[in-house]
Amino acid sequence: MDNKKIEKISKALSDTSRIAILQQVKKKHEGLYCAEVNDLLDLTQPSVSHHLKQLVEADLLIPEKEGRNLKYSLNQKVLDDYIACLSSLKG
Amino acid sequence: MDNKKIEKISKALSDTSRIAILQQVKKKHEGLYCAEVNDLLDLTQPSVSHHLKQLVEADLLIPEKEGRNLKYSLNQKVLDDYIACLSSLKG
DNA sequence: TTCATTAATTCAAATATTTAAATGTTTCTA
DNA sequence: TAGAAACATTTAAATATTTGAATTAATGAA
Repeated sequence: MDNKKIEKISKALSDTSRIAILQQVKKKHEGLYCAEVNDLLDLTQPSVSHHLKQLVEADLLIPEKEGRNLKYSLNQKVLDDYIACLSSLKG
Repeated sequence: MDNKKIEKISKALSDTSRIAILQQVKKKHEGLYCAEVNDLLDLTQPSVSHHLKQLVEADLLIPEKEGRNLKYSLNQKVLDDYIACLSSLKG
């Protein structure tokens, strides 16, 4: 994982709304729907869409189409890789 | 560690210059001086100062005065706490 | 096919970040 | 004390991000 990628993931994580989204994704480990984020957090629909996009583009969330719904789940591997990079910063 | 703190640390990590600074800090585990950052990375002095400030304000770096120099070292505990928070996002 | 639902996109406004040039502060040394 | 060195701060310009309103696109159901 290069520095550009670390930057991208960090940027995706640098917003309390997106952190909250990830926490909700954890709770519902079958996968979280876009509309659920809308209900659970106090955000408008376009704003939710924008945040989800950032998380997907950072590869932290995996989108999956289910009819007209979209189910998001955590990309554990990418999170693990990111954590490994941060760990390697330690002495 | 609350979401605001996670946001702050993530933001500090969301810049390739700052990631590079942390990587240099790791290499020189006795502590890195401001002027060294200036030499190692292609940044102007005020820019280095700005980036270091962000890292210090996120508690990732610990500044230590040494005469007219400033020595920076990694705050391992904060990095560990941050990593623990990210790990807890996993199922 | 038509309507309703889900979610993405576009646009604009407000805000935040990055960067360098100029300047200021602190501390060491002669 | 005067000058130099190391670093911080201020300011301004360019750029990026966040957010919501309005709109569009895609899918499912009647």
